[in-house]
Amino acid sequence: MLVDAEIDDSRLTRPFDPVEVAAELRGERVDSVDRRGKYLIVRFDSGRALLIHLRMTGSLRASALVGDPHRRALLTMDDGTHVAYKDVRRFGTWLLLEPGELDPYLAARLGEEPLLPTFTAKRLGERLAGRRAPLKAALLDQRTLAGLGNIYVDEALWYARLQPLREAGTLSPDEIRRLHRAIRKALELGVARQGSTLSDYRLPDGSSGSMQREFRAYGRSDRNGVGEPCDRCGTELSKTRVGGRSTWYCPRCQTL
DNA sequence: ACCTCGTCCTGGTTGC
DNA sequence: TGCAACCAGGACGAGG
Repeated sequence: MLVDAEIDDSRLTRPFDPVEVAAELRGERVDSVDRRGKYLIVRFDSGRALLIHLRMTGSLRASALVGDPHRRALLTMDDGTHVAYKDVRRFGTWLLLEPGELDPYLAARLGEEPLLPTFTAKRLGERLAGRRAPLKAALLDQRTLAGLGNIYVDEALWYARLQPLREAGTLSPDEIRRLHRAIRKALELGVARQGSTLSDYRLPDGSSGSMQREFRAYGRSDRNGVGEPCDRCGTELSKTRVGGRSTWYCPRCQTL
């Protein structure tokens, strides 16, 4: 059971008052902890749910993080253990939902889970059909698929050998199959490596993920914009901007 | 209905 | 050396 909740960030629970949200959390008993897309879901016995989004620099810690200037919230359980929320850039959000609100909230924002068996190449093709946006922009849209961000889109497109600016609705059946496998591969590797620690992301015990050591495309250029060689063909990787986001790809083996 | 772009936020790095 | 400008990006709302 949650015996105390303290929220010190005026942004975290916006537009709701953090003091009031903290008061609502006291006494709630945790039923389950789950994930949907990039959202963490804490379900309570009462039927309410706390929806946590870490954005870029948020992390949940199994510690009180005493003295940490970037601690934004602290939960205390009835066995005396703590869960702290740390977020340097304050982009993360906590939203307390009443019974019945969770499913419609997520359904309006998220497409299907790419790691579930129900996500097939055929389903991916249906989601991209008719879309004229750049492939990367379509994949960053959480309603297309849930959970791909800038890193994993670049990685998936590299594995699939597809150019980020490719028009999303023009993929051939073979290209759809390649992309389907590539998305799974990129995400599974990220999970196995426990995420990418580029600066602030940490596991609950404070340790770092190691996915950043597996990058094939994302971030692989120096500060002068000179790309590292592609692991497949040796060509210098290119850096550009797509959908307002930094984008790395191989100009030779990722084709339009 | 689809798509693009600006906004939020902080710390590290770059450039003058 | 100091300081301003820039960069990183997930979700959302405005506008085309």
